[in-house]
Amino acid sequence: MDSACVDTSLNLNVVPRDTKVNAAEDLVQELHRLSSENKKLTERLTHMCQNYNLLKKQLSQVMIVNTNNPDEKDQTNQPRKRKAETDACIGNISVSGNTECRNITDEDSSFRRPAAKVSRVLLRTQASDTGLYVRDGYQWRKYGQKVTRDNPSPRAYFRCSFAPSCPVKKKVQRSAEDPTVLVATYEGEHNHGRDGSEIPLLASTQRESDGALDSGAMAENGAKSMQQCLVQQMATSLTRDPNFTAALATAISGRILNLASN
DNA sequence: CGATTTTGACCGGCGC
DNA sequence: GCGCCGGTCAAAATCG
Repeated sequence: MDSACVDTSLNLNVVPRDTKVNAAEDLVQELHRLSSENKKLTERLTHMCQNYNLLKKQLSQVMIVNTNNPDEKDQTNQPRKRKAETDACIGNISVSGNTECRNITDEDSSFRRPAAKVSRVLLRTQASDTGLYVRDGYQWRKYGQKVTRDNPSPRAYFRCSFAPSCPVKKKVQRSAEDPTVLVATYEGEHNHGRDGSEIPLLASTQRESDGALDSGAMAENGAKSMQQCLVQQMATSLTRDPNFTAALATAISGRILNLASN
């Protein structure tokens, strides 16, 4: 990340004390300048947040694909791989650089089934959570569960029950490598909207790892202002470099406080 | 009592 | 052709 693109120095000593006539005007100009820089910083933070989340998604995707890739497993224990499954893995790899890192399609493959959009979503859960339920805003009806060969945890099969004619199916299974990660595979596309009664996907379970706001973190930063705490957590989500994190948080929160006090 | 989940049986594709 | 295995069915159990 190029943190040097934005000047974070305050430079508040530009108002000459012996020219009171221009003092107010200069203060207004300075305020405008700070507002402009603050806006730039906000935009930059937003952009970096997007890039960070994108990279994180792609990394998770590659890890799961490697887990499922038969070539990287002990072939003596798993000599057979069904054709459709093998093709699916190849498909995943071929799109691992996709900017969305989901909506992995198999439309070009020669499956016996009609072409259907396939997407895979990873979901981190708490270690104590052993369920196979992913809240994604749709209503699902479970119609089967099976223990597969390559994974000790069972795979659950769901159909969309919100609309009777909806062809979408969902498979949910815990990752063999990391049981705290749920892998949800969606097949097909919904022909209706969400009912809106449930929390959007990943909203609750990924919050911790993303460094989003929570009451515990707020309490830990009791000596800081609300702005500092907010910015600190935003910066922490962008980089693991503590020096850059602290510098960025201090610079931005200082500007916010200056603007507020002016 | 209707909706949903559970779970064993069954089906069909695929590899040998 | 046979056996393995993932996906689906459907009856029983459970839930609200």
